[in-house]
Amino acid sequence: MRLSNSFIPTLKEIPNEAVVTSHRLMLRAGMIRMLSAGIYSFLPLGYRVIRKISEIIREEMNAIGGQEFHFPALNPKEIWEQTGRVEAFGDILFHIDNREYVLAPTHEEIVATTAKGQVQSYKDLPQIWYQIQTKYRNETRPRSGVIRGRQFLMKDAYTLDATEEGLNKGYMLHDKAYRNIFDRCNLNYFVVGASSGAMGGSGSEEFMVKSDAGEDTVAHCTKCEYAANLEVATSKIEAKARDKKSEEVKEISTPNVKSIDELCEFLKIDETQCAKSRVYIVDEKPVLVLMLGNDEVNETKLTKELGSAVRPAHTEELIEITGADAGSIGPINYKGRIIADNRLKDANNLYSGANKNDFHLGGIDLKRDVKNIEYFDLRLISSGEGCPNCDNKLDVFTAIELGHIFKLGTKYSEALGATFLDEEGNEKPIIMGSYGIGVERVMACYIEQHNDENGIIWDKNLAPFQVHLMGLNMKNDDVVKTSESIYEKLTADKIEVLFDDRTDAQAGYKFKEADLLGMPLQIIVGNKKLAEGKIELKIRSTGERMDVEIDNMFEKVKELVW
RNA sequence: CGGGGCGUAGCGUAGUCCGGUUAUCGCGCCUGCUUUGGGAGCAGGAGGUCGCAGGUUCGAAUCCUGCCGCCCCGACCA
Repeated sequence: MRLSNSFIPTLKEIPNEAVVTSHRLMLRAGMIRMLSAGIYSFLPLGYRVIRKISEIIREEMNAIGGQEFHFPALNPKEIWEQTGRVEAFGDILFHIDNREYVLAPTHEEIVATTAKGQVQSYKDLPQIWYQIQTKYRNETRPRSGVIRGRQFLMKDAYTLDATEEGLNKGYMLHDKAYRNIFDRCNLNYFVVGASSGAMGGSGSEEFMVKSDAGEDTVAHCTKCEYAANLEVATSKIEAKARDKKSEEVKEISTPNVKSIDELCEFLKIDETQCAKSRVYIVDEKPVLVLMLGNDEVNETKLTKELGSAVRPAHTEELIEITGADAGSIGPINYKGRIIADNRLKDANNLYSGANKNDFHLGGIDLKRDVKNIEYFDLRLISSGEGCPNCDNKLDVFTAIELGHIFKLGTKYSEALGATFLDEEGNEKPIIMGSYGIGVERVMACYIEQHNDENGIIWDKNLAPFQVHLMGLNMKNDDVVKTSESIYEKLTADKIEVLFDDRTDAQAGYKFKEADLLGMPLQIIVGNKKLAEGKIELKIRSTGERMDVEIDNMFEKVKELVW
């Protein structure tokens, strides 16, 4: 493709609406333009990358027996009502306002509907169906460019099986295919496993990429592959040891002491001698939650243990419930349910609030003084703590979810009547799995991971073009003749070449733009080196340059490109 | 949906507090000449309902009211 008549509108300056690296670079490299919040046009250069990624996905999906479909994005609302998902999605679901249709945010319903009546016997199973299609979600807050949009391309796949074993097999095939896909896209990713996922169902894995632009916070051990959403992550951390001798409870005047740090400072004690109190409201009743020292409450874990939604008590409620304000609450003389983090199990000689402003109690023995206390893992872990599975340390960071594989079960097939007859002639709901990949996210994550101050650094698998050919001075006949012949020969050899044949661009401009667009190999034809019979090659990723004889060039290019 | 910020030419911006000639500058764009190894130089030029709608005023980019859009933080996220 010739730059002289291509639509690749690059930008020298960064548009101020873009803050994350991939978004800035996609805009600057002329790959995308925003139409509205969370809605982007893909321009030719960007769409070539989307096609490269899609092709890798197709190859790997076909390799596990997937069949490509194209399901409608416009769906009758009635189908979505049958599975209760009009309500479940709520405002996220786009509704059409002049007909009873919705725009599909995912396709479980349509897959089940398609299978209904067509898949009749266990002999028709298993099936792997997939598509690469635009999904619509009315996100309340689109962000980070293409990473969270209101419409986006998703590869969604569905397995249809007669048995649990079949489902497990299909699930494992997808796990393997996804690893192949992300490996081929040269992404540095990790997998958050089933046991630690926050999703329901019988099993799921999330494929994640570490990124500041991420929306999930995860704990990850680089040594042993332990990875978990922070909401459910655990770590190896010592509980408070019980002292041999329990002291008597004593009241201490602590004027203006509110935080654990202030208490430790005031009493010259360590934070591990303190029990921090938080009051939550669960089913309209207060629950006192005790944490060791400055440990934070993990509200997801708390919700899970208590079985229903929790919220911190309001400031006004605290006084009413405990008789004290936030800095002076504690377990002694507290009327109501008391639970504590495992780190506090049977601890004694603790300091905590006295339920009386400006007073704390020392010498608290949870075993002796707090009857009916219950212990759970309620702690929010933090970076640097020990991995629960090995001796390494955990790293806590934000990440982007690239893909998700999920054992669905029979929820949708039951709701929509997608059944089959088994070997005994019994009618059974088809067992389903669903598997998604965010195509634009693959692109954005790749760019997040492969760039420098000059621009994008494409790997050959995803690069829009393999070669960026530059004729430096296109008013010089030798340069024109040589670069044109290189362009023709490489194109004839099926190498994808972006040819900067512009007559009006300066050398420096062409170099800057080539680095910004980031093709793996640059071929530079300039009259100075041409006079010595040489062409310059530059490898974008390393910056390495080499001068080669024109005659040897094609061989060298092929070596570098393949 | 709560909090904050922003909206002036394709992009980046000055001016807004404290109303007053023809709305500033850089990049980009067009024409001509010169230039051609790291986003060129000179000369000339085009391009704006100052987000939209009302209002105040002799006069509004500037003040007031309402709305819209975009970004960030939070909530939410099958």
